[in-house]
Amino acid sequence: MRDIVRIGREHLATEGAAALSLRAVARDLGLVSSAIYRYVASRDELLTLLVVDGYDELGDAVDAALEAVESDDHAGRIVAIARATRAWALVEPATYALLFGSPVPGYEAPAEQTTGPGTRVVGRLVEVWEDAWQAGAISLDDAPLTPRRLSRDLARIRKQMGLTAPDRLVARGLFAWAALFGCVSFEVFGQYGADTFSEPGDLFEHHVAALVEAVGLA
Amino acid sequence: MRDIVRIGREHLATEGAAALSLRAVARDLGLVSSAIYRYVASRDELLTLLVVDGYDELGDAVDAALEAVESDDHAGRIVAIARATRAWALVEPATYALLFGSPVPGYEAPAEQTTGPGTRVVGRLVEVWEDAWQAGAISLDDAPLTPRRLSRDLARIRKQMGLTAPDRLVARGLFAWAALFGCVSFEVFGQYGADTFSEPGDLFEHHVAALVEAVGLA
DNA sequence: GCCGAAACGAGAGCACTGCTCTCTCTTTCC
DNA sequence: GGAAAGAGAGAGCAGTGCTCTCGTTTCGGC
Repeated sequence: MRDIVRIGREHLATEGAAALSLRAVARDLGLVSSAIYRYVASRDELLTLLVVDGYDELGDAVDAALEAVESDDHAGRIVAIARATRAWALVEPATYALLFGSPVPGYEAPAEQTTGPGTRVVGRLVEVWEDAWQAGAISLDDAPLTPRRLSRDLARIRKQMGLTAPDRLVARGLFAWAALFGCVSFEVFGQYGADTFSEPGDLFEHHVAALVEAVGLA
Repeated sequence: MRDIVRIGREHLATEGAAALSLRAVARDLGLVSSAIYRYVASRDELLTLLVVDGYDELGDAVDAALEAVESDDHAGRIVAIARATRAWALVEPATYALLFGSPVPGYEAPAEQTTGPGTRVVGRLVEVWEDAWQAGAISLDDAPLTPRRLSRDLARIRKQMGLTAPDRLVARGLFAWAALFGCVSFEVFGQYGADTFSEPGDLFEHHVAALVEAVGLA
């Protein structure tokens, strides 16, 4: 069972998500193709296992990185989250692509199993913003955003997560979240071009600074 | 030939990139599977055709949106580019995924055919920043960025594109570029969750404002 | 007008995929 | 000791990309 996930991850890394083949996994395990169905109901279920596994590994990486940062160093925590995300994505590009790239055709991740681990990173980010807001370290105003329906949606999020951060900070937080994964995706998916940067990490550091700025953390 | 691309795009939209099947395209054209190889050398070549087609369509959409904006309205031009990108991505999510999502396993887009159309959008963005810089509308300093190798890489980009914008603006421009596609990808790929926002466009408008801010356009 | 060449399409076939079914063998448990 | 459960094997179905050979149609030069 754990062997299946392990071999599955190897194949994911070498072949990619859409080319992940149950038969090949079975072969690597010394099994005939039908025997694999004793343990996993379908290819989609294996994908789900890999998705959950990936989210957990990323979550663990981020959590580990956060332990080295003082909890009142809000900017430092964001930097740590961003760096850990990027580092993990570069080590596991195929799993990253599975989680944050194009959806695999014909596969819909079952929400009940994936939303939990899937929200760990953004949860950590939200924690930082909330702490920073309550510590008075955020230079964003607390005026409600327009239109009203957006403000309502943000209020619902605030209630769900028990936040005191105002509309603008929640919106900027979501922006920073999306922007972070945009930066990582561009690098992992090679949008910058092959040899444009001798050390893409240099650019990423500057991008992280822009992220910190975007949420009003001077 | 153009029929193949047309049917291919339909299949792309309904099935997704990795599930794109030459046989199915041939069937829709009333051909047997082998006959399709008269016109297209392989599945990868069809993908390349679709990639170029997609880049061109996105580029056209962005260009069309820019025509309605005064050329000295720098923020307005960025907003127009961002909105046009998002709008096109929402109309053609499968093609968007092909261009900006996870790479299709086993397929490498041939640079000589795709880099040209693939850089149209970022090219437009760069134009705006350059114009804004030369007009003195950017509130970013012109100090070189650290480390020096990053500054060198940015200088090479500046030279290639004939820019006068300083390090920080080029870096921030690249950040805004990545962030824009991060925001669009999150929406198109459903990372925000299904029914979190009654009108995701509201949030996007706010994100665009953050983009404009990020490049120092007040 | 004829004839060769090129273009076009059909069909069979190979190796691969996900998945289902039945069959056999082994282990476990009572 | 015998029943039940677990595990794997093998055949088979429908689908895929792609290659090969074969027959037909169309078109240009003489």
